[in-house]
Amino acid sequence: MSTSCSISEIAATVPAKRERRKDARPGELLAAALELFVEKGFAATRAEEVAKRAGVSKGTLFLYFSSKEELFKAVVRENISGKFDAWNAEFDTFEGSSAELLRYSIHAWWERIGNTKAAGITKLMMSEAGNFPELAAFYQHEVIQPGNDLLRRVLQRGVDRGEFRPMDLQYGVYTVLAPMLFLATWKHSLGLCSGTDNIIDPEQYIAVQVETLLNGLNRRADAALTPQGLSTP
Amino acid sequence: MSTSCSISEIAATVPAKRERRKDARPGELLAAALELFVEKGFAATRAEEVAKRAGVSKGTLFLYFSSKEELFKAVVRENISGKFDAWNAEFDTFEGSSAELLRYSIHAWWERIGNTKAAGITKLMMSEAGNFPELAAFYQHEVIQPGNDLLRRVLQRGVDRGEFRPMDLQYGVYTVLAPMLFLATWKHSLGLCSGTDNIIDPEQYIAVQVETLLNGLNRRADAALTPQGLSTP
Amino acid sequence: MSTSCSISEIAATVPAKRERRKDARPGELLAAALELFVEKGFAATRAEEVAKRAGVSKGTLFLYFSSKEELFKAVVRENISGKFDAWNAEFDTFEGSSAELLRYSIHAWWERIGNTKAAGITKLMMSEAGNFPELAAFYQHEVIQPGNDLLRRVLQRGVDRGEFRPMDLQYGVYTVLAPMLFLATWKHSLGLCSGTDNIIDPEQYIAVQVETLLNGLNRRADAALTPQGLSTP
Amino acid sequence: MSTSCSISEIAATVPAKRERRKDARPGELLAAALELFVEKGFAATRAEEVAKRAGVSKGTLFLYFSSKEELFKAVVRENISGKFDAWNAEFDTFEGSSAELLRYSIHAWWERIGNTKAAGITKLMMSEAGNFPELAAFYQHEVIQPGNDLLRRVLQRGVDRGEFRPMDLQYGVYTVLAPMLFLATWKHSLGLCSGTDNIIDPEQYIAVQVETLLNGLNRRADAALTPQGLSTP
DNA sequence: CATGAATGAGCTTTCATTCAT
DNA sequence: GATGAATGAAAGCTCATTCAT
Repeated sequence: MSTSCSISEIAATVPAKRERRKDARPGELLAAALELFVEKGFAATRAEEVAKRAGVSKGTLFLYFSSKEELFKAVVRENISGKFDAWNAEFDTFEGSSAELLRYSIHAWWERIGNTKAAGITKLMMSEAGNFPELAAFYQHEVIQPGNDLLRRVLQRGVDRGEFRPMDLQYGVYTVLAPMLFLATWKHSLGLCSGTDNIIDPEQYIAVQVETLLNGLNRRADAALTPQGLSTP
Repeated sequence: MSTSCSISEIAATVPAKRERRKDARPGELLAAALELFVEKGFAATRAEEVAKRAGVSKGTLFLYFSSKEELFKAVVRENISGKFDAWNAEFDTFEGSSAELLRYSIHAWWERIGNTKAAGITKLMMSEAGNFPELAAFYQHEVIQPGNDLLRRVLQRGVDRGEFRPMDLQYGVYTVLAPMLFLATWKHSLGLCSGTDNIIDPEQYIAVQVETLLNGLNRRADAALTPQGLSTP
Repeated sequence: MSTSCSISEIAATVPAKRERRKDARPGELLAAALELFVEKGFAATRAEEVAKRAGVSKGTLFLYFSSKEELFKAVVRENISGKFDAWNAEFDTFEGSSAELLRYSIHAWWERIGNTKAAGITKLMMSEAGNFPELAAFYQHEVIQPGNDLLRRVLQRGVDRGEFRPMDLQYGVYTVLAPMLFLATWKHSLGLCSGTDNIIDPEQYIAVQVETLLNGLNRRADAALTPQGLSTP
Repeated sequence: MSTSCSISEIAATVPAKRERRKDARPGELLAAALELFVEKGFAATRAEEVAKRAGVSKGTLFLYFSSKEELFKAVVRENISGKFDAWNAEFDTFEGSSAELLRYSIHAWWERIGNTKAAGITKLMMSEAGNFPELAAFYQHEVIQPGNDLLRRVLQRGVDRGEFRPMDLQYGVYTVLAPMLFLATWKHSLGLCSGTDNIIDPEQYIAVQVETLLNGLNRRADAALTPQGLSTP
């Protein structure tokens, strides 16, 4: 950019402070809301505090989000459901083995969700779903279902290609989900109160779970992981 | 009892109505409180509703429990911490192999906690610990710590007897805990919203986890379950 | 009493414990109530605590006094209004000078009321009269008015006998009352919070006030105490 | 102001309605609170009623004062403790005799406190100090102590200048305080219930007390007012 | 657009009084 | 008579949401 730009040029190029902030508002609010929802839960988070942390007034929050529930939904969309499209695309173009795909999927979850504040949303939904049915339905529809479907497709791919043994897919999904969601939940709750000596190392924890999982899913494993739900007749 | 009991016998046996209710009150209140805490969480449970469900008035609740927090603590003692003594005793007199002891412990947890409303308490603490520090400290002290200690002793027993491989005990404890707590959490939260076709069968789920676990813990397993934290140097 | 009294004699003479206690009940309750009313005020005194301090149950209190207000009235009658008859009698038979009568009256008040817990009732009425109109009316009728009348008669006697100068009697009454009631009030309120070095010595305080008063009332005093209200026309 | 003021002038002069109310709120609330505290006492005054009398809702009150106790403290600061600075300044620059200073002090108290609603605060503290220890401590620190100190300095000035006889200062302070506080207390309590014929005229009452006091304090008085505490050895 | 003053339903806890035993 | 379990109105305080400015 030339050094001799006129005032009007500046005005055109660098948006006026107010305008720039205006565009940034929703993002700042979403970031503040994510933090606070994760810290305190949905019910215990006060709208005013979200606003304050985003550097705006209480009224402004309701200018962008018509209610606390809508704010929460926006947080979920921004941080979780928005990512499913990319994941689906990655799945469609993935070229390695299904075991690699599963490993990749889990690590992607960890990096993009589990290891970020977004994991707190999962914990939060687990605890408050009961009190906010509309939120629960929304989450079920926007997150649980797509996540389920994605994992299903991963497993189905393995089965179709003869890499995984035939299985009850739903059971398989939960078997993958369980250790991940436990990790996300624990990290954001009682894990915080535990002593310093008994801290989970998530990377190792995940590594173990993945290998155990694959050991159970792989076609020829004399696997320990063989309940009726997963085994072939 | 003989069919020819005199009136005085009846009087002795069937307590006056008021008397009977008085004795039953705390139990009725604890039962109602357990249900509601599990359904709605601590903060969202209203004292008045607990009272109503127990069939008494608001004031009566505070006759027996000096505050909502004390009520909650009583619920925890009644349903969880009260059971550790029995478990410790069972542990001390258990005569089978350590694998059997672990299996037994986990199934006992499932039957006495995991498969009852008490499991909801675990979920609840996971979500609300942050907002009620005193409750969190209480739970840590009354439940987490004793549970940890008990599991540690089980694992230590196996290691001492040469049945389990040497391991980082704390990591081992979490490895046992994870699938159980996930189960308890899921059942009482998003599990409720899931469709009817993708229901977890807890018995099978547990069976799988236990065997996987033992596979990982056993001395000679070429175990998949071998992170640094658990392996021998 | 003879040492060989039969059991039935005992029963007749020494009332059975239950019966004796029954007769003593109201007195024990009144004593407990006086203490607590003085300590905490009327509104802040809980019926249950009165009962407990009297060693009976809450229900029993309401057996003897139909409400907290009635209890309070009984306390007032027992400790204050009940004494006016004796005072009136003493006044009627008093043979000394009117100055001596006034001195005697004030010291009698101090010994029988001011220096006892009953003084707390005065303080209490000063504070809570506004909130309990019925109590205020009762107190006005049972205590203020008779006290006023009594003092009036004392002053009138002095005037009639030419010992005191002619005066506005009502103003004279207040002039006598003021330092006494201040003392009673202070002792039971902020006097309690003051440091140890600035304690009022009631005897001295009273002595000063009485002499000042008489100085002002006496016929020939070139008294400082000469407002219009008290002076002769 | 000219009669031809433009619209913008009006806008500048008459603040927006909302704005004006906002600035006025604390004052309106303090005024309403003072009235009600004086009428009913601290405990019996309901926050909602204060709000209603100030023309706002319950919530608004707590927007300005974080609790009922803080509201009360603010009332005390506004109406009493806030005046000590001015009094101390007046004392420092006073040029007349100490007798005049004392007269002036007492009349100033009467005009600025005793004859206003603020006098009710004194009565209120006398009655409720025991039930609200934190308030009592606050009042002791913010009012009693400074008041004591101020009076002490007045008396000390008289003694130092040889105008007053040597005396026990603390006793002297109480001797000045007593009739004033009685007046304040009586006016706001039983004085309200008394018949119309026996009303105290405060001005006269004060005049008498002041002269009696000076009579007792003055160096050469053959004073009636001579207890040990006040007399010279 | 942005603000923040205002609202009022809602929640925990207290306590005088009743009444079945 | 005596008991104490039960009641329920009332009071302090919070917070999502609105709306005048």
